Amino acid sequence: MSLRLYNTLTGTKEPFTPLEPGKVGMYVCGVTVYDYCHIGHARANIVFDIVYRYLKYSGYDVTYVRNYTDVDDKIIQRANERGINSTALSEEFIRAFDADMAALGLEKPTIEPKATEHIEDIIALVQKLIDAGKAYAVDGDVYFAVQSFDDYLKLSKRNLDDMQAGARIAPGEKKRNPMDFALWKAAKPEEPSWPSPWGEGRPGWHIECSAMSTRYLGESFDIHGGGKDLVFPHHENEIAQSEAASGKPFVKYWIHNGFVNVNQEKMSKSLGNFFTIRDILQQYDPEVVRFFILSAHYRSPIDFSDQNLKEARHGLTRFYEGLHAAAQVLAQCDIDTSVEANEGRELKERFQSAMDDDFNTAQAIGFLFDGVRNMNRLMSEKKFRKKKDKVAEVNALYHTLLELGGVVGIFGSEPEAWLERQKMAALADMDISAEEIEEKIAARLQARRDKDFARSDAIRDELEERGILLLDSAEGTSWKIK
RNA sequence: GGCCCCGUCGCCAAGUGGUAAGGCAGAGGUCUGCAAAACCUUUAUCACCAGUUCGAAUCUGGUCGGGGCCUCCA
Repeated sequence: MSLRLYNTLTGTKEPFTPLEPGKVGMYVCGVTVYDYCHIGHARANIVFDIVYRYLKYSGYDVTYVRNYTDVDDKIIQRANERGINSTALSEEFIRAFDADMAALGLEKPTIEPKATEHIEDIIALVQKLIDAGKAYAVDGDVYFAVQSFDDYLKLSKRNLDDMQAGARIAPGEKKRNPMDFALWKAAKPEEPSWPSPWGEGRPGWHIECSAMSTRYLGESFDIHGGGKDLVFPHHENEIAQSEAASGKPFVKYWIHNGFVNVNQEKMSKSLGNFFTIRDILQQYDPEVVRFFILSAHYRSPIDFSDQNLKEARHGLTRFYEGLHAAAQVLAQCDIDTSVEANEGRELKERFQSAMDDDFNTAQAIGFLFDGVRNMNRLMSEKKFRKKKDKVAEVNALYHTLLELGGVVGIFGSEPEAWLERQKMAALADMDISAEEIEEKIAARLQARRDKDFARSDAIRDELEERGILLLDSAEGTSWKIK
């Protein structure tokens, strides 16, 4: 089966056929850099990171472009509030964004252009639209005339008459139609600006994405993504600008990710339920955050809550414990690679069929859970190490799990180190130290040697009350957080 | 008001015409000096109503409930 994806433009799942066989051009709207990124940005970027990884895994040569919007009303306003220039502000938050994305384990896009470095492209595009009669200049502003573009609102499936009925022209704007939108804004005093045929000014919000995507991917390309909230007006306006200028279809597949809610409510600053990526990573491992996001389909809303994150951590722990056990056992076995192993191959096929179905990561993760259970089941069989065929299956499952996890950006850590890190992080919030636990373990070991099981159990019970579980094994006693 | 989405086991979450994946939590069991992990067994007819169909969680209509976009927003 080959990849199918849900296209916002047509409202259906479609087979994915790139414009040029074997190659994919993908543009994703990045962030406006005036503040730290929140969990919603994390989701959007992780979703498209997975799309990028999976397309590459499927054999496509992918050009992934994700922009920085570094000139904008909010940036100017924030810079003024802080008394610094807007370039300094945007550079600060570009660095912060890069650090956050790196911390979340995202791959770097092929190209990460900035709006301010493409002013010439933007001006050329605006001029082209004016020349074509699709846009008009008024006192240094330039507006796109929506009525000149018949397909306007085809993405968001709205009706222009209805929209106009409720639309208002803001004071200071000189639009012919309330729905017209700015391509170029005349500079106000103290604002960053560039010379243009219409006077000093700066680009409107939407035009930069049309200019930059065309610059790097051409006038028509395969995939354009972003959050659901960008469908209107941002992406609608991009289509209008680009198609009015080129006369060609702009984008073949539009992909939009769903929102993040916090404790069932929409996340917003006014509700005070706003979490930055930095806040979250203080508390949760980056892979846990990714695993959590993977656990739901990318178009569904997802509820960010402490309980859900803890469940995600539980789930990931199950994988890492299984991978750890398998690595240890396999290291002590003779692995006969000539023995045919079907489990790994079947797991891979199932995983791919889920991902091919509009990136159904929730289903794919379910299959990975099946894989780890099969692996554990085989390992728990009696005399497992002497059964060549079973060892070969476990070996295949182990490597397949690592490979497939890599496709969605999980299982990238060394299991023992990962488990240890989770343990120590949790211990930091408890009123017991690793040293104290080790002392108790030593005391219990002596009691066990003396066959004083009452005392041994008393130590176990005491630690358990304090949240520590002791684990006995042939190699000795270790511990974990209850 | 316009457009759109959702309502599946205690919780999270797949499934879009053939009779309900998976995870967490729960119960019982195997293993263990005791425990943990692991493994096995076990827990749903899909908000409600009416239709279409041999057959529907899945299609149509309606009701109730929740959410989003329509101004900046991932």
